[in-house]
Amino acid sequence: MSKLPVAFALLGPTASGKSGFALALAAEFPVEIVSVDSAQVYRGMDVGTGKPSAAERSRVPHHLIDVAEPTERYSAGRFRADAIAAVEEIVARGRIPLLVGGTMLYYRALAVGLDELPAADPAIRAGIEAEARRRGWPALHAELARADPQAAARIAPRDAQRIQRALEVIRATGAPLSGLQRGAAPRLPFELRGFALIPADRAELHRRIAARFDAMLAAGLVEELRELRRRYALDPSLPSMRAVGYRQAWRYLEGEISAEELREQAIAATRQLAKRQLTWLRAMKDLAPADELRRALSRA
RNA sequence: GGCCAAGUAGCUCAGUUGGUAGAGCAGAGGACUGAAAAUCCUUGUGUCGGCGGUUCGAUUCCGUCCUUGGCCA
Repeated sequence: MSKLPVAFALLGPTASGKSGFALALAAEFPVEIVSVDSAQVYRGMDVGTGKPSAAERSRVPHHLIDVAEPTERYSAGRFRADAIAAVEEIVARGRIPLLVGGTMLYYRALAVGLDELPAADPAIRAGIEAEARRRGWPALHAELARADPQAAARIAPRDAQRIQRALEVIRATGAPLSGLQRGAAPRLPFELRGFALIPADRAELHRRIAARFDAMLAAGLVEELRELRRRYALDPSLPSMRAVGYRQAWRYLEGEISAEELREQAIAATRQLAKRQLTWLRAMKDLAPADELRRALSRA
């Protein structure tokens, strides 16, 4: 049995300083970065997603940034395939892959794998959406309980997104979702070692989040969105436009909220995002502390 | 200086015909299989501005003081 190449991953909540840390590591080790970020994949969304600068990207190769149009719907499935391809390319070049990001579902999709399920189907989703508007999500949840009691038991009656997905899978395949979810086996062509960057002080993280969003506003977040809306046929239900900051800036441009509300709501949404990311991190037991990453790289 | 209004949870406010109070937001914890920066679940004790009075009992009624707005001087 031959020894597999190793890919490292640095995971942390937003504004925790993981990008800076990764860049510092890239100055010491022959590393290429693979972004694990569901918002940085979209082209043109630069200011609000905290993408590395052009200078940083020319200094250290970054992958899976700017790989989709903001009108597209990127997905965990696409990420898994793209990330495996990126890691293999980096390894083939004789360099070390370092995955960096905070989209924990993407990391999980890579580390644990995804079961064989159909991709999203816009037509089916639209149909379910229309039904939900007429009958309400609890009614669709009840329908799901008849078709797939196991899935329904795990999904809350108001969890629109998961009810929709479960019904979508049933309509697309004729089989219940719970039967298709078998807990996926990874079989990655490399070994994945994850490290978690967990801020010691929540209040300090909150301060950094606020300061960072103010910097984004000063850097022209609102203007960036205005320009994106001019160039693309965007609508607020798109995943790209649901991203923190853009969602609130959209409402501001629509005149629904004030500039001050935009700032407050975006900062609060970022804090909530960071909290959810920390919940993932605490639940993922096989991650090592981030301060061990440098030593691990030096032995790689 | 006079008159009026308001002072209740971190914020915005509701309420108690007198028996020590509750919503939204924020915060906290959790879930998470192709939208995940998404979606959802759980979670509300705070000198009810201070001091006095009436009362068995005051956040609620009365007096007074303080603070903040507004109007009048």
